[in-house]
Amino acid sequence: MEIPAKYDPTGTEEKWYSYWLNNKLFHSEPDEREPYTIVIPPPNVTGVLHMGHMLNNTLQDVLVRRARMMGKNACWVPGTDHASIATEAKVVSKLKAQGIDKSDLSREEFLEHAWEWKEKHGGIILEQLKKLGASCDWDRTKFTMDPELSKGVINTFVHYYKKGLIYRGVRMVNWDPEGQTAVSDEEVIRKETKSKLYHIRYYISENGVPSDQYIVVATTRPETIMADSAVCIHPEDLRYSFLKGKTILIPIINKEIPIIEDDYVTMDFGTGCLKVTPAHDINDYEIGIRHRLPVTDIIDKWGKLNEEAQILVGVDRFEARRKIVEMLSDQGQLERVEDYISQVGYSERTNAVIEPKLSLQWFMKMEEAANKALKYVEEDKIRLIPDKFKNTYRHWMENVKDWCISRQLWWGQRIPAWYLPDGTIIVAADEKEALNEARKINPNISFEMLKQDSDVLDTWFSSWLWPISVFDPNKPGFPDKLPNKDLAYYYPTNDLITAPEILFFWVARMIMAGDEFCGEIPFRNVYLTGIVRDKQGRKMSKSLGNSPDPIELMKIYGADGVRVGMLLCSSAGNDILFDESQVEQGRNFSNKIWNAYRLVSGWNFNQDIPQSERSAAAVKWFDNLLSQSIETINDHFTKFRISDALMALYKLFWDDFCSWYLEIIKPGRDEDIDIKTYNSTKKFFDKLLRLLHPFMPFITEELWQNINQRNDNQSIMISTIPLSKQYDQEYINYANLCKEIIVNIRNIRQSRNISQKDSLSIFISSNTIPHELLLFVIKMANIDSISSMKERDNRSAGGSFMVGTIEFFIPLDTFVDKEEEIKKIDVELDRLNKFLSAVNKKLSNSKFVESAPKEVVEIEYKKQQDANTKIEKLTKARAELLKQL
RNA sequence: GGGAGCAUAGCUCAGUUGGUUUAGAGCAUCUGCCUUACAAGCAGAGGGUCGGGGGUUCGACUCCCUCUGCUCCCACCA
Repeated sequence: MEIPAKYDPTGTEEKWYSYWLNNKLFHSEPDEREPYTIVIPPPNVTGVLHMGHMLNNTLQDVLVRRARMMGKNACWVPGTDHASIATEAKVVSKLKAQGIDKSDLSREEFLEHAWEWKEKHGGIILEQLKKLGASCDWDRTKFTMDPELSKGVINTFVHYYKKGLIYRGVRMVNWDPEGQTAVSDEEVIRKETKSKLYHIRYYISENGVPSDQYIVVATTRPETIMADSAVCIHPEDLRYSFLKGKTILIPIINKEIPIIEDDYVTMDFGTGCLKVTPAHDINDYEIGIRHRLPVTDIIDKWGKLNEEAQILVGVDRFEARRKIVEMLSDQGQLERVEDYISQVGYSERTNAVIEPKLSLQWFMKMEEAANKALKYVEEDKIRLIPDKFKNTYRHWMENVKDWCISRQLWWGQRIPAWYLPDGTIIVAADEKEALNEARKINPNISFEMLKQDSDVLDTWFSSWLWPISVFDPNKPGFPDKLPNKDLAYYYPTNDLITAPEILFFWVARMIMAGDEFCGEIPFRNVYLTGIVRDKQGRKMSKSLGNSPDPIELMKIYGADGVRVGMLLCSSAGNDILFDESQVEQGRNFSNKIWNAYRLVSGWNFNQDIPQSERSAAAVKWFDNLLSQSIETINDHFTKFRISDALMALYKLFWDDFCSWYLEIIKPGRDEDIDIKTYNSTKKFFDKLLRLLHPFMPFITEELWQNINQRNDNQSIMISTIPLSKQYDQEYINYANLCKEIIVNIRNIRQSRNISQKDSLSIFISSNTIPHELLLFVIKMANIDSISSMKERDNRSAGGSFMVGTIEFFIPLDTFVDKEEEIKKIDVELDRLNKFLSAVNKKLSNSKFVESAPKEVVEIEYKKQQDANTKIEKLTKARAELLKQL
């Protein structure tokens, strides 16, 4: 049957993926083998696959598939994250589009919509991962809001609360008026934003009435002046010493506030007078505490001014800013306005400008946990790859702040705290237990009197349990409880593949939770991938529209092609500049493999043909080379140099196997191949496919199934990865030498326009090269005879070259331009002489000879000797050419 | 403002405790080929004062200092 000349992944990928699924080849159960475990960084449940996921999950799949083929019990646990704020925002806007406002719904009604949305969109990204070939154990798919996982989150909260590490307090938080929730520091993105610095006159008060004296205060937020509690000057600022002890009036509302002194103020910034607004600025809040200032909160949770503001009540903060500026200007109290660039915080999820806001939140003390989590990394119990991230990690862990874990949302695990009518807080795993606890205080408490906290927990408060809870959701919260069978077997996991952005959000906190509940690290290696950028180095984003759709790419280039394309340009920790031509390269590689198969599968073997000496040598050479390459590849893997491992394989297959080995053993047209070479070749092909399988699962399965008749239930993915044997380095070196000879001859052919079809003869100055390897030269360079240099007629014209110190000569009577030849030799001689004199200089330096290691000096002597030999030979050749002129 | 990192071929990157004849690879480029597996291919070639300067050393892409140019992280001078 005719095999098409181009590999077409359509159909193939679908076929083998369902074959693997049907045979349950991704599924893992604890057994006596060594486990190899990866838990997926759970993508947002409502997310769609982007290029970052592609890279990340391809890497995981390579590692898992390889581990599986190395005989380990490999388990890759997939799942999704409920992503509270992102998902809630999506649901809210979807409802809005339907004309439903979130505030019109009860909590229960809203959650119903949210779950409905989750059921509809939740599986998309996991289905997309299947297209990529991800060998996840889908039977173990988890969701961070699965009932039993949520239970674990609640138990964790109760555990830390009882330990005294979780508390409730009023703090300045980052308020997202759009998302209507507090967000953590890590979820705030600071961006340089053009704003204005308004210089405003504050009149000094004389018994509550403005005097004619004023000072100027600079602010970017004039709309907050009504919340001012003081104006602050530096204690040593002589310009303002006359103000000490006086009071001053807030413009427009004429509220009297004190002048205070604090060295927080920078004298040479702005005017040196700072308005202090404790409710709306974190620094001002701290100054407020130091000076016991009253707190006036004038902005509500919608970002609008409230009654406290006295004026512009109900107006949005930005609108209010414009209006206040107008009013100040009308009253002549606006001195001037400067353009100013400041760092403004935006919500990562909703992109709304973050409002610093005082509110009652739940916090977790982090210091002790951070110290422990730092130690694991410092002591290399957990390896970060690349290890430059250790510094960043340390810096963060040493400066950790308490974690604000409450969110004013509905989508998520509701905080298990109940309030009694008198305000007493009861924290318990569920309502029933809370009631029991409450009745210990007051036996008359009824269900109706308990009011549960309305907030939910930060998403990371559930995902930090992920490596534990996917196996044993009942474990979090109970350090002393014995792990279940799965957890005992799979935990700690081996490798975590994730993005550096969430090193602190997620990785560090998983280490903390792992330590707390399992007394152990959650993973041994953390491989941090780079950010996928476009050709111009811009981060890929939906809004820029510069991110290709991975599914479309896979349709065009095949999943294997896309995988290879991504991996080839991704060294750990470096950003990858994505370019479709890389994927094209991956596709071309698939095609190369396909065609190699086409060639080999078309051969007819013949039992009666003996194996030629040349083919035997080729088999011996490639067998050795294969072992050497496997060793190299293994080494790359231990160092997580995945792209290097792939490149080594790419070259082994394309260059060594296809361009050299197959060409050397290839039978002539209409000729059969001997059975020995045929079988060895199939064995090599088989091994190469197995080595390639973790990178290119689909095409390798397709070909592997065909290269030998396979039984049902067999699959390359559960075959074993080829191992390296002892190999003969010298033999490989001699083969390389022969390749060089061939390249030189081809070069001579090309530069002189000699067709490959015209055979040539060659003279060699050495007989050290194994005879059977020279047979490669005969075939690949179309040589009809090889003779010793001694037999050469010195008057004959031709081309000469050197490989190492061995001299070669090809008689070419008519074609040679002798002057050109002499010129070439002169160039080479010049280079050699310069080189030699550098070596000589080194060797005549007694300090070098004395202090350098013996081997290094010996190398220099060898260089000297070789250079001398070459110069001698070239000089001789030059003289002969001259004679012939 | 603090911290970390990077700078090697046109592009993306290797270069492992300083020494291996001329600093490597892939892609791209150029030249010649429809050679009966593959033009998504074959064969060959060119291309780098290792960002600038200084220092340590017998010897520096590699270690130190400095300058320049980028990147990232942390930090709310109103």
